[in-house]
Amino acid sequence: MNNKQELPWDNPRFRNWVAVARACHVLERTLAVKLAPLDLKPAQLDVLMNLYRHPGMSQHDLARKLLVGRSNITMLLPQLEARGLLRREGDEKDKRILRLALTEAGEALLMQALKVHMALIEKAMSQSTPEQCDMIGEQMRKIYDVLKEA
Amino acid sequence: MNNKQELPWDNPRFRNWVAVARACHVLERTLAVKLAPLDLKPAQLDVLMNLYRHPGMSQHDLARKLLVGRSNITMLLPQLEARGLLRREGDEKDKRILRLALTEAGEALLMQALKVHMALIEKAMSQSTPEQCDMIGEQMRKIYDVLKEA
DNA sequence: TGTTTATTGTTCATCTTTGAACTATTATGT
DNA sequence: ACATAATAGTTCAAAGATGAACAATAAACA
Repeated sequence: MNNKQELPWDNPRFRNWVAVARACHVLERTLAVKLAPLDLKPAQLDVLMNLYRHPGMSQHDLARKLLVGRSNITMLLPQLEARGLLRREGDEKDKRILRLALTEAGEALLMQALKVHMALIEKAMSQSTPEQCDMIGEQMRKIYDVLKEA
Repeated sequence: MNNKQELPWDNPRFRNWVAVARACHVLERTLAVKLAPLDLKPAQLDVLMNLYRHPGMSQHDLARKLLVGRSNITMLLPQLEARGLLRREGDEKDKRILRLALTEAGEALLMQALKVHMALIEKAMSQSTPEQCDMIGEQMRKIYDVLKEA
């Protein structure tokens, strides 16, 4: 029997997902290069972005948002804290929890980094019409929802 | 002045790309978990897939395909070679080049891994119509083309 | 031919990420 | 109240990825 017909590469869903993964990979790499002048890595930018949007969040919450382990956060934060980009304050009621927030310097650096990030995403997504762009986002959010509980 | 209006999160392109990145991330993590029983990691699966489709390719070519450095390939291959999953043979004409190819065992393991990978992608992409799926792939290939020369 | 430049793959030091084990603290259940 | 579970964060060792420097080989060119 010829099983070539069932190879994934003949499957549109497979081929198209591979394209998604490749686009993600190359954008991430490019972002790393463009952020280098700010002495910031993509993972660190993710931290700053989340703290900006959700000030007072705990390390545990941050880890879940970023889809990484808690120990990763533990290793990541001291660098940023030492640079004066964020604060860690113990929660009053629950002494286990550290509440995180950006400093002014952190916010300022974030704004610079967002310009870089935004420019890159503009360059990438400007290839699509607004309708296509929204549809892509919609489908990706569905994928995230389906997989995060798997 | 209120610069909140210019925040990236208000920009559809930004929000939608973030969704793409998150979907990619969670699918990659899920794949790693599902591949664990085969003692295979996503990066190793990528190697096997590329060697299956392009037997005889060099390490340099493989690195470019995978968007990683050559040294990464050097670190990755010995594990797979030791497991008898692939062969490395010096090129006759150009003694710098090592030609790579899967063994039968490598091909067999790849087929098992592809079932896992395929099932996961099916689960993710089955949320979209074939037209949506193709459009997503098309846009992502455009993004890749634009960024890889940046 | 002989010299210079490019390319392939490796080595190595460094940085990141990960998961398991651990401490401290809080929640749960009897 | 007390013992047990669960949770937040840390530590640490192991694995992965990266890029610069290097050796061997090939290509370009005078």
